[in-house]
Amino acid sequence: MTPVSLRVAARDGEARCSELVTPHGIVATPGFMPVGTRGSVRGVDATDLRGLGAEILLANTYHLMLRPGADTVAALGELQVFMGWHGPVLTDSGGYQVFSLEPRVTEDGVIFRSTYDGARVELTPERAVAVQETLGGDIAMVLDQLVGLPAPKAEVREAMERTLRWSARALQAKRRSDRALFGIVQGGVDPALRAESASRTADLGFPGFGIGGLSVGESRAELAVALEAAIPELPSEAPRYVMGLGDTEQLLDAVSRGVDLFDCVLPTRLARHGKVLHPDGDFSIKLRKWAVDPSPLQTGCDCPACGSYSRGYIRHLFQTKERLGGRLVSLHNLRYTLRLLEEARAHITARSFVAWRDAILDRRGSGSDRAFGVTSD
RNA sequence: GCCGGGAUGCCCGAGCGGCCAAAGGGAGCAGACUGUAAAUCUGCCGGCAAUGCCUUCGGAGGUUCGAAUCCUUCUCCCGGCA
Repeated sequence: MTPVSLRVAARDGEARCSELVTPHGIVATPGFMPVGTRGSVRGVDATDLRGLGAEILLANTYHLMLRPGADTVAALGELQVFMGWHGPVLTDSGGYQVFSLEPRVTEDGVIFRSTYDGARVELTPERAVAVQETLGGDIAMVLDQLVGLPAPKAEVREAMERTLRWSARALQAKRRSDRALFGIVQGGVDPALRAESASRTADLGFPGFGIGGLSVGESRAELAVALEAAIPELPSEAPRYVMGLGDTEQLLDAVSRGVDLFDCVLPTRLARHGKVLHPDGDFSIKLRKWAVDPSPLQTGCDCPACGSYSRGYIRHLFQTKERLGGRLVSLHNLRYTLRLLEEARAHITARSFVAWRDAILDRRGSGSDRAFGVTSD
């Protein structure tokens, strides 16, 4: 019996609504994981997250192995207890840091210079699994290699092949039977490579799949091509997790194609930068025009920020660089994103997903450049 | 009243004879941000018919080829002494 499985409850076209069963609880999908890289979703604590409707969080292997160290996390009760969250957690392998920190990549693994003290840090596919098993997250990801786009096909292919080899090694290194390890599909935006990567990753026998290497510079249409090529190659009973996607349009595109799980730093990072997610189009709370505006960030929003504070007040917090400003907008943006997926689930169940989605895209003014059907029709 | 210091672009603040439309902040405006090296970064920020021209450095006058920068005087601020 695999420790993580998916129970599909409803379908509407390709979109599906399911329950993701994990050792620490059940997650309704399509679902969004707030990102708590270092064991903390910046400015938002576990109680807040539960209140916002989050059901699973993401944490990062690279950062946690350096600070405070995987053994320390284990000594403090593993990630779920360490973070005071007590619910499902997925750990990213450090693969994203292979992209963002530009370490030296060899066939064996990657060699980083620690972002904390400059020390040499080596991460291999085996060590990434071991560290993640120590951290104790419900779902671990294989160490992978992604390339920024656009990139030469040979480079995309090389990273994809390496990811495949590393994935096989990661499976060999797996020890804990009470935790799941997901594979990761690469292949850039070339449909043939994507399909091949998906099919060969599926053949390795993972219980779930990340679709990675996206939102790294490609267009919305290219993203659609990549998803369209990869998804049919993956076993339908396995969870599909598109790594790193988080804006409204991308989320809705991917849900339409049958993606179950997402994570993204965008809601919280944009929040700290003063950008508010809104159904009519995102906006900056820092503008002078909000100075004496008594309305909430979003009328009718059920988040704590919208329940108690005006745009004028939150703008003031940004003006004066009070940390509370970033926190309040984070609460709102996270709730906005989580609620978007809650509504998606409800509409999939009611089989009204497409009309609902199109109404949202039209309202935001993003309906016209929608990517649906770009390659399939 | 006397002595000293000061008044610079929306605000704060450098500059102290030409390289000054004037450093640097802030504010403002625009953009970026997607498995978090990001509470960060980038651009614009006097006006215009604009490889140049015009107005600007408290007011007025002067010295000089040339003044935000030197001199005189006025106004107002800030210390100190009466």
